[in-house]
Amino acid sequence: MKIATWNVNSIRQREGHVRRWLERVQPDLLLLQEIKCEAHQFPAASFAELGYTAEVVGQKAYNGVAALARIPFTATHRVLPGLPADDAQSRYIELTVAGMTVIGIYLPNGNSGGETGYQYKLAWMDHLRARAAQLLDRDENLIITGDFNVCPTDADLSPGALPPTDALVRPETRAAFRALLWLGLTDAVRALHPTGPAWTFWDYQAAAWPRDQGLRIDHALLSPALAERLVSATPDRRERGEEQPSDHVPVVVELAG
DNA sequence: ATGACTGAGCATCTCAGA
Repeated sequence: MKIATWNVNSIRQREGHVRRWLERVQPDLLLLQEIKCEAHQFPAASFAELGYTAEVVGQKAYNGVAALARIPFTATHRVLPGLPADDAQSRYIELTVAGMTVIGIYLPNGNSGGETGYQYKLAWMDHLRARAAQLLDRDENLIITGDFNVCPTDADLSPGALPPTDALVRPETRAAFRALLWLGLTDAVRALHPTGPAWTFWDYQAAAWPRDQGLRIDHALLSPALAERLVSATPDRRERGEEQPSDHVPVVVELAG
């Protein structure tokens, strides 16, 4: 079972990239973030040609998440439980697939909108923790994956890449991420690569890619039974070197069985 | 060496991203 996450920074700009990547990597399930379009603009037919069914939670211009799967699945939630049902930001998708609950997220960045914007990020993280706790209490197999917009530790950003006041590294942000982990979730990439860089994002600016100045902000968190099945978890750096790439690369998690 | 990104949208600039 191969499950991946990828912030594509516009699916309309990256349709070809995603198609080529699906053919090369052959994941069973791919969660997408920042599709930056409404559902009717999502190139679902293009991915159907490759055997993937799409579920899209879109909006105009910003945000937007989706799932592509070549195995049967059901979308159960399109808004993070705890937020108003009419919340304007499309950042959450929850699926039932292969005996698992899979949550795909595009967690708010938190650097725009001043203190209000940052508080929205923290509230979002608190609702996510509550949802995860609820599912774990039911003993469900759970994976939460996506763009968390969190560098969990200082090992997860290149030195000087962000000021300590940045919403991706602020102490409250990291505390909220740890609260998620303390529910009993396993950070898949760090479980297998405990030290050293494992960047998933390189800024378009300041030659971040050629200098390999990145961040680790795209994650996959596994419930205990799924962590027992963990085989590999790796950012696919190769994608950042393609023409007109996203600023994020896919993270691929392989589970036994 | 005095450099400088990308995408969307009621667009030739602004907002957001991280």
